[in-house]
Amino acid sequence: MVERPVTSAEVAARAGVSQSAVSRVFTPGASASKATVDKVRKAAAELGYRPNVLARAMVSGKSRIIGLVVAYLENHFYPEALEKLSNALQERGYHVLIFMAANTSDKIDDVVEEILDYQVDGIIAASVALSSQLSERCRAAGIPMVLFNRSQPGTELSYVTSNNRAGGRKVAEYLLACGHQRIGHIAGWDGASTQADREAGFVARLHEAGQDLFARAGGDFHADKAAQAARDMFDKPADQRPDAVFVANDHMGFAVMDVLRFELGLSVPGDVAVIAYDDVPIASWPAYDMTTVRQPANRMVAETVDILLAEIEGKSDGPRQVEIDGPLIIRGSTRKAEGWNE
Amino acid sequence: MVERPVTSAEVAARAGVSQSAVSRVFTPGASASKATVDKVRKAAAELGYRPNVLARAMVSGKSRIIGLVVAYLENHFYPEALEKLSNALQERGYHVLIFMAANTSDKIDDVVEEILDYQVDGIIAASVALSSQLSERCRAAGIPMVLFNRSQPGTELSYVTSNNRAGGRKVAEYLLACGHQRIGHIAGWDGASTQADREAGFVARLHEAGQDLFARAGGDFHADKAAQAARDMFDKPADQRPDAVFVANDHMGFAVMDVLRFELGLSVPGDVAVIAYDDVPIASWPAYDMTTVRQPANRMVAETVDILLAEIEGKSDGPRQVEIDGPLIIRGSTRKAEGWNE
DNA sequence: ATGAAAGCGCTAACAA
DNA sequence: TTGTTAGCGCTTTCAT
Repeated sequence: MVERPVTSAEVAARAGVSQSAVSRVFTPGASASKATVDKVRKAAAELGYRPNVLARAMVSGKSRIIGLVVAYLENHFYPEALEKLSNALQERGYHVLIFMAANTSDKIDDVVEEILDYQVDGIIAASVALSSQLSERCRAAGIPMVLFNRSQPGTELSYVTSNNRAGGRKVAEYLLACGHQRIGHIAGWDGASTQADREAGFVARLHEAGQDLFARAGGDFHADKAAQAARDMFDKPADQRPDAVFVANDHMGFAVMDVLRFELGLSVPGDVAVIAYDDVPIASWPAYDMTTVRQPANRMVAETVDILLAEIEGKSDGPRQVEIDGPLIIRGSTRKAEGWNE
Repeated sequence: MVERPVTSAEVAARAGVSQSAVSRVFTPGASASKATVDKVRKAAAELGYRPNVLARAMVSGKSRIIGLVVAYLENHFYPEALEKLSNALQERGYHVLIFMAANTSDKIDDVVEEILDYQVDGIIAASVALSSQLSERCRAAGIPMVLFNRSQPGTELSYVTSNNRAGGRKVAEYLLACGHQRIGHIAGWDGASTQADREAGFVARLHEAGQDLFARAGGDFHADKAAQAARDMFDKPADQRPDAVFVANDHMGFAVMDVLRFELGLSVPGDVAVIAYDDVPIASWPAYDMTTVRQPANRMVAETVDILLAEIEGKSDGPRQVEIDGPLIIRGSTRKAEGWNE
């Protein structure tokens, strides 16, 4: 036997009050006498009544649903972020409707249209690029949006990232302090702001020291492509390959270390030092023990949620763009730098 | 300037038809003349109209939202499954509303109540245990539910798992074929059906060979606890520790291998062979190269979605319980078995 | 503080 | 095939 959900009208009948009284009892800001509250709560409990979120959303215009766009979960930074985001939003009475989207602009646009169909209260776009029409459409629709782990130059969008430029600088700083002379870079996807910023900071610092990139290859943020890039860059005589490499994220970094050690038989950090970016949990596992720049996921998530909910609740005074500094975590995949102190 | 969403009434006015005509044009099964369809589509396109999913859900009773309960994403099997589930559902016009829930029965119950508030069309519960009241409540509410990667003995719930008992047997079979004499087990969470089944199959096969577990410790499916279990089990003279260990999942398996190799200085598989369960991508990385039983995520996801949507669309004839066989993937963390052929 | 009444945007009978 | 009508379950004026 399948039973219909209990409605507020049924609760009202049993409690001997009007249906609007029931609504008030279940609406945080509303006023009702203690007597009414008691009667209604009792009747509701007896009947197992729970307000229908969708009906509430229809009339109030607030669905308490946040649309989350995410490209892929293979890079372990994202599951971690997703878990934290979801928990943080849950604590504040929201829930996450997930949309997987290949990171191509037309796909993303389609997906955001779909999100809008659900009357979400806000959107978090994790590591995807949006067309300017799209962000305009969301703005016009009055749906707040925050970019997570991507900035969008030249727009008024709110975003939260780590300070990727500073992070890139730290990497260069450390490799220089270690005395490296032939420094390579395995890049992520060139369309990503994170890539551009990390590399810009990295190269700028090298230039300040009178060095230039010794080698560069693209890994597209994919492990397989990064592995191939590592083969191309390192399957050479010692003096023709880098003695240190900055890989644009940990996910690629692991693949690169695997190629260096297990395919090419190179020693890390003996023959080549490796630094990556993110500090996902695996980076600290002894099998990799990889030096990396930490992206402070907890703080990034907290900021993202704060900004989004402030905008949703009308407590915001315009877009906020936050870049959070993360430390360089020095581990065994790099040599010790003389006199280095952090 | 924030503009209100376009309604079907506005489209109707512009197209010179009734509001229900607009509705019909956007409702797959409904009938409308070509002329009407054209007029409506044109007007809709000009206005940028898109149906309000929530309003549709209210009256039709179908939200096209699937509630997904998941305990944690740290074990890389889950992000992978989540990504595939979400993609598969998206392709069929559904979306996933995510609920993180600590795997304690009261937490889960609360969370499922919340899910019900959203009038979801169905629920997928990944690796969590449900109270029988709860599953009864969902059944009574007419909300189909499928358990993913957990079975629930003694209930009528649909579920999809790998064949964990057979998997456990395969592990024992292989370790016996390798000639191991002191076989240990690092278990997951004893409340999990997967744990119980894997261990049952494993131990049964050992018994058939006249062996018993040489050692057993609990890791609770957590990496840290598994690492501690490994220390307790292996920090001993050679003849007092296992020469092979079956770890209940990959996530713990990596931690165990790290302890064995990097803390205790043991050789894998020289001193001790390691087999785990899941075959997440990392298991094939050369830094671990871990023998493991594959859980066929693609097929598990496909089955889960098929079962759930069949129940939602009323094409189901009762609960279905599917256990999918997965192969033992032999890698370098175990010795070669004499004359073994798969 | 409370009830009556008016919708939110849509689908699904029901007539025509 | 089409328009008219009646809600889905709720929040929110507006009176009282």
